[in-house]
Amino acid sequence: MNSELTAAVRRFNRTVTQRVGALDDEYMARGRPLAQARLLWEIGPYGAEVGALRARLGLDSGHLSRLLRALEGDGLVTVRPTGPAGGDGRVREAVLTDAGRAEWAELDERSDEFARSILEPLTARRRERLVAAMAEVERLLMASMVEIEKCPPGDRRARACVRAYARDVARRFDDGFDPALSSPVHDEDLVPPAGVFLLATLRSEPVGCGAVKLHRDAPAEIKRVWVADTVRGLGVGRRILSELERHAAERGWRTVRLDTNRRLTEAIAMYRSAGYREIEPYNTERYAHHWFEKHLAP
Amino acid sequence: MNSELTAAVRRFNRTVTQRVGALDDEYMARGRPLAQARLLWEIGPYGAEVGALRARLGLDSGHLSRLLRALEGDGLVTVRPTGPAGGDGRVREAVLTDAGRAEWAELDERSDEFARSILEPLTARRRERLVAAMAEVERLLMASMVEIEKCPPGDRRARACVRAYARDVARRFDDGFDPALSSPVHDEDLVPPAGVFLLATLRSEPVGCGAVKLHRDAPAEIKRVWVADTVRGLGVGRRILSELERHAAERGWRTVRLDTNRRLTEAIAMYRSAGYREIEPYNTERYAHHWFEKHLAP
DNA sequence: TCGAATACCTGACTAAAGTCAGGGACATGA
DNA sequence: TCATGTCCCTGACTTTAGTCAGGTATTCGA
Repeated sequence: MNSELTAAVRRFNRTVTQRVGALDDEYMARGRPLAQARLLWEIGPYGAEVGALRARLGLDSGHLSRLLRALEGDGLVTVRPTGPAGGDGRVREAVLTDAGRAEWAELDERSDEFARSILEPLTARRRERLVAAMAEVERLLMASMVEIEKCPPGDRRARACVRAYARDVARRFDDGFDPALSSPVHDEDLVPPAGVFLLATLRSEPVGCGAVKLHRDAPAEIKRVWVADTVRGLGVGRRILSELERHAAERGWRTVRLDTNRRLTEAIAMYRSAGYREIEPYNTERYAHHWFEKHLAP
Repeated sequence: MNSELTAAVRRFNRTVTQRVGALDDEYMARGRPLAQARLLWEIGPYGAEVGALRARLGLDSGHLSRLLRALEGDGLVTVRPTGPAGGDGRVREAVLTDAGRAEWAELDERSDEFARSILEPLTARRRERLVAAMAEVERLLMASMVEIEKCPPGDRRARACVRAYARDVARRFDDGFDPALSSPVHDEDLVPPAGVFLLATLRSEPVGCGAVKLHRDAPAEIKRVWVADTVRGLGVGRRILSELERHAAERGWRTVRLDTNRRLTEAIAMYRSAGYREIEPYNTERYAHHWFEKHLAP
């Protein structure tokens, strides 16, 4: 990789952590231990499950527990079992009290004030330019935070993606989408060695998926490539696709193919630009209008 | 201020502190206390004075001293009086040992690796875009970090600015610049109530200056507006100028004027766009070709 | 030359962060 | 229904960070 690029990133990191990182903490703290302030902020006005907080803040279970006790002691937070009905009785939920909500609002205000303090010394034009550049950085940084990894297709987050995929295409296809009419995909075909299911996550939230079926004595078949709106246009689909191809190639397949609906125009464009070429139908999928194929380098 | 702008800044802060802030620390630490790692990094391959380190890292004198002892104990650093000859005998300097330099190189390598890990998931085009946007953010953030404050003209940093100013104009004027031939400016004219000297600093390093003399029974006179190359084009000159005008206006002056050299074209453009209009010569300054005046709102 | 100021240091703290071993309540699947 | 695992908790730590009051050597200015 070009060392000028990495040097630019390093300069950015340095300036930004100085300006944004350090000061942000100060604005947050308000005479309270920083960890407590962060926790209070993270609980937010609608509350949050203790486990989720642990994951988001990356805290040790004991440490988090003690922080919650401290906030409870200050009357800012109450911790209670999640919804009396139904839910898992082990899981607990932290909710802000009225005082806690007031404190949270104060933090919110300070966060705004901090943002203003960054913009304030600039002229209106420079403000616009800064905000535009920040949005660009944020968006691309987000793209680079997306992680793609193998995942069992039965996983909760995998299921959520597949459901989102079905909802999406149902909305977009001319004649809706009834999974029962489409050729079925079975979980067992998407676990090695029969296939692979990939999950794309952003801060461990699912934001995309894709799968490949490694048919015996036939080209590998790519299925269910889906990307959430929030990260569309950031190259995540392309990355999933090339990961799937890599898996197929590593396991010895020399060709992959896939079918798709005429309404999925960006997907079709992506397949073409990724080196796929259109072929004759190789199946009778109810919702397919185009069939593509790509040869893989060994 | 527009709340859309502040909201964008807040989103940026959040994403960036998550991605850059937190991970940067991890990459730095290498199983060592973070403060030690940062200090080691800040000392750098050429060493640094203890006082400078204290200022840059914002550490308590006791704390820093202990951190230095710890690094010394690990054989990474030696602390010694600055240059045997001449220098201030109280000042000490921290220098990396061979082991320390090796460790520093390791941190440098990790910093690079971290930068690569940000760019790596992106396509070449997105990398270019990210780096360009980062450079823009960095530059404008830098602009917003510049602080402008009153400063005695005898201050070390003020002197440094005035020297830099003289060097600059000597290089740019057609016939060089000999301070002895220019109308002199005395320190005592630049301290209240006779006048004001302003210093612009970036991370407490001087990056610009400007002064105003409040002549009795005559318009106030602006002198020595200078901005370092590193922050030119960021609106610092304009900010200094309007601060100087504010000071004059607050003390009751209704007019400011100034003279300038024909070679300082950006400065002339700035004066015009800031509302100055050209007038007849009001002095016999050896190096002046243009004279400007501006009326101040009370 | 002598007092005040400066640069760095040590000792003696407190506060906060982080770690680890277990324990009780609940959930789950054989 | 019973072993096993999960979720959150407490207790008992260690490690870092950060503060404050002196103390020593040196420099600077009256």
